[in-house]
Amino acid sequence: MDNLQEKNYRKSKQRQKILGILKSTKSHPTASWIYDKLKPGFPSLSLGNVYRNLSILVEQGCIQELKFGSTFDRYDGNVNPHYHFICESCGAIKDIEIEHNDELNRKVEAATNYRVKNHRLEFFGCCDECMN
Amino acid sequence: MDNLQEKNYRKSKQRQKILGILKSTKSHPTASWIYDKLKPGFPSLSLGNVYRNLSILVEQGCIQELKFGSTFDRYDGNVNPHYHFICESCGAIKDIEIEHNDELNRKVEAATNYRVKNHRLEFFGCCDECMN
DNA sequence: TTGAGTGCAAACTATTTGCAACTGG
DNA sequence: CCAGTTGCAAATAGTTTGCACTCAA
Repeated sequence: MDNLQEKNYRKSKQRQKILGILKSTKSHPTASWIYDKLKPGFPSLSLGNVYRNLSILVEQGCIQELKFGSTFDRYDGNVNPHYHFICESCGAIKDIEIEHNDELNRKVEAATNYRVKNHRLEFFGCCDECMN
Repeated sequence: MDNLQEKNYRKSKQRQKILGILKSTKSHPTASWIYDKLKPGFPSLSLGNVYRNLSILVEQGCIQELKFGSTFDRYDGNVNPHYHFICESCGAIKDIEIEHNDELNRKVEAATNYRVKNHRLEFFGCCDECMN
């Protein structure tokens, strides 16, 4: 997961602009939204490079990626609300046996003016089989 | 999001097998894992059809899809742990201002034998702008 | 000078779709 | 019969990568 040798990053206009736009918005943009925003003032910018820089920024800990643990969609035969644990080492997804807390939805409704229908809670870490 | 006219679903061997395998496993399979499992005993099966049936099963409420709200990866300039709300109507992702509860990680560790490093909590519903 | 960064296009991965044939009710 | 379902292959969508050129330190 971690690289052994540190990368010696430089400063690039592209990466700085991408970071800038991410730090200045409270939206949670996609790569191509960022590309579309920057392209007019930076016509040589390429989408592939936006992706490249986003992953460097994630690696540097400057930004966060909001994706599910796996690149594949996963399906669950259990339709009861329940929580999941995702092992960052082997990728396994396991059900978690703690009670589903519906009050959380009300709590968020109280803190916002959104209508909250449900929630999803995922834990990340290392499963028993990968531990050592 | 919802179709106006109900679909009149039939019973198909393919769909029943897919549902059967999902109900019988506690893993959280991908489409192609299901395909690989069924293919030997069902050589005419096609991957595209597995996808088709999975989405029908989700529509029928028989199974659950474990994907992030959007098909795009999203990036967040805020690296502090915080929770998100996803509007199912317009797709907006908003930060939620309730305190991050680190105790949850301990709670899950107590209930399992996994090492829990962090968690992600997402709420789904309808945002103020889409409400009416 | 040199290795990190870039644009471009091609490659790749996961998923969806058009179509003609098939099938269950 | 007829609409739902199928396999197949082609199309799509998002992301990654190889390459030769460029630029920052």
